[in-house]
Amino acid sequence: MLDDRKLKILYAIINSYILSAEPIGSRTITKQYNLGVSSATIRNEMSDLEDLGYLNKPHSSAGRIPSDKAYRLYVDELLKLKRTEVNTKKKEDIKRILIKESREIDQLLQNSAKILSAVTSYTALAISPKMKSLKIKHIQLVPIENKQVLIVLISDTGVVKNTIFRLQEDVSEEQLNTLTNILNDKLRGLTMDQIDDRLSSEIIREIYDFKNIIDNVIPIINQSIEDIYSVEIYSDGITNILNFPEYKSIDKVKNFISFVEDKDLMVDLLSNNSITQDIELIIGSENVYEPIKDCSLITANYRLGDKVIGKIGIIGPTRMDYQKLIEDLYLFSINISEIIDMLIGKQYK
Amino acid sequence: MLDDRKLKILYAIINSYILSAEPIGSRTITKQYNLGVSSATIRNEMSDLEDLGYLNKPHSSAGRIPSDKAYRLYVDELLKLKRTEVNTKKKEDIKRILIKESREIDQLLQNSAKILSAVTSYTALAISPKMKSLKIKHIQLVPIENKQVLIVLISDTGVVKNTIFRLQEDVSEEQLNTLTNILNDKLRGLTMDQIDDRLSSEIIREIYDFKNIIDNVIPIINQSIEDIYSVEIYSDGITNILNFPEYKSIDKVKNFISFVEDKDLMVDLLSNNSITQDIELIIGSENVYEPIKDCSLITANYRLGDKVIGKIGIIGPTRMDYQKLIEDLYLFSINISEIIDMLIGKQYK
DNA sequence: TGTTAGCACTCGAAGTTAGTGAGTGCTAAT
DNA sequence: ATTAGCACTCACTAACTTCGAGTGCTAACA
Repeated sequence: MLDDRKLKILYAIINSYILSAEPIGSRTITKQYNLGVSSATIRNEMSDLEDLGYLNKPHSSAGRIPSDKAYRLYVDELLKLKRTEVNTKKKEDIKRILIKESREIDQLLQNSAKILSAVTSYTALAISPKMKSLKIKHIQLVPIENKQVLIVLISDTGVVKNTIFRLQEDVSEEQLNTLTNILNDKLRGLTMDQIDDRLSSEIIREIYDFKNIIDNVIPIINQSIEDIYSVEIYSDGITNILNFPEYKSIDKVKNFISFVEDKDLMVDLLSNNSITQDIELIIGSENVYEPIKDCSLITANYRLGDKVIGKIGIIGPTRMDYQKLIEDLYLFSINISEIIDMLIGKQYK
Repeated sequence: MLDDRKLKILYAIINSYILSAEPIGSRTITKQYNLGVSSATIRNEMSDLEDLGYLNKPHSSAGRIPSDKAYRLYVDELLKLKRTEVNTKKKEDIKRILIKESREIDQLLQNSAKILSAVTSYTALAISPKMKSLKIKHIQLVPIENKQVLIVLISDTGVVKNTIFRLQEDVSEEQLNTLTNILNDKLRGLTMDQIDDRLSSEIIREIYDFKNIIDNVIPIINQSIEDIYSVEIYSDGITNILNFPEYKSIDKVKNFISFVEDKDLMVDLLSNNSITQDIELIIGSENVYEPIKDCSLITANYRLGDKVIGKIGIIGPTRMDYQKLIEDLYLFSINISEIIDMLIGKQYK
């Protein structure tokens, strides 16, 4: 373990480097932090910290920069602190802005990414909620004029999807009702996942009577479920990356932006839900993906009720103000959860 | 007017510059194009072309580059040619890819931007269709379980919007039907635009009987209409800009990306519908917006039936292969129109 | 009169060199 | 164990040089 002085020096270097983006020399530390020892001593300690893997030198006559291991140490310490006091005013301020133009969940997330990137000056990410573990409470087929039929999928959290389609032939309202009942018998209480399996086999066998319309309904339900599966990625503030001195080479910029614009990668990045922790950090080389091995990713879960259904996050050079950013992200995640609750509650519950 | 030789030289310079991105010297022209005159003559002609405003010199001892005026001349000539033969195979190839994952119009446009940017290596843009000039054929209120009501707005092109909301109190199906009739009486045949006005005044006065639910319904309809108004911008291939030698300075990149990511600006850029022409070009300094005064924008309209409802486009440095790009864009616009017709036809008509 | 060869001149790009200064690491003294 | 002192390192910058593609002018030519 690191002794107290080494830790103080390491933290001093981290803090200075976060601000300046320049390698930190021993004299800088002695001048800015009153540690009561000379620069020569600091130099010795820094040399030790380098041997231990907490510091790196860009070249032999430069100052030191913190390694990913150093950030990890620093951040783990931060995460141990309980987030007891939330800055209520700031939280409510953000909430007010978020609510303003968010009538639907996708708007909310788009909006959140926008505000989050503005607040943090980092690139912000969000992933749309995963609804597929929701249980179906009710399926309803509703006739509309002229052979058009509406299918509504309702879960205990409210309406999750409605689609309108057109039948080939006329069907009586009575027939639709019977079909509605059959579908509900078979599917109620199942998750979207399970419905997917069930639809193709069991049901079709049992309702030959409705063959003429079931051929239409099944694909539509399938399609609706597919839409529920489908995830959306919202990002904002990509240009923020260009303000960091780390990104002055076009090649790095290209790699970064290409990466963030790749939906599949983003989905993967924001999907591995460890539900145990609400804030997660991946620091530099801990990243699986090459293009962001010198970036850190901070993510926070948002919830529907007590169920984690999605994530928001920010990404940027490892040299970041973890303390402030973790707090910001925490505020956003709480706000998003609360607003989702409100939106679904207001409209459907 | 330019005589034939000047024109040939100018086109030669444009073509060479489009390929090389380097200022073109007189010797390059004599070597690559067999014009039957020496480089000295070319030099004299180039000097004239410069005086006429068709060529620029980056500095006194460099070759020439085409001015925006030159591109305008070149492009206007291109646009005069009729697009008689469309490359049918290419069109169908693209169509097949576009259809594949486009079950809804927004997916189609997102997809189009993606493929368009891949095909052209430029940044591709698309704007969602403007539906607000559509006429309402029918409004329907449908009761769903548990105080929830569905509102469907149907135009002659099909369903344009459906929303589910929840009432404070129980309302009988009969009441809903009556209300449906009243709403249809008042609103049928109006455009979305007009409905917006009508809703707030006339209607409310006439249906005091339904005060308890009308207070809910009006805002929902308003909201639905607002959603129909709301435009979406789809962009893809932003990183393509980084491959152009014109964009090797981070500042330029930042300006460009910030510009393209600004939704309001993009809406403005893609909104001024001149319905007379299907392909439009804005070249370099013709652009109103500072950040893209050295870019060209090519846009093409897409239609629903014979009505122009939106645009797709590409944007990049003025030095572009206008001929190929105009053709590509034209193919896409035709395909998009056809697929929209199919989508709306299949699902609703 | 239009075209061309010849040549001096221009100017950015790329390469070279020298100087600067922040920073390290070692040694010897405290 | 700490520190002052000092030689050494090395990226960065600025000034200078070289190089070459390209122009524009002049004078000769068809």
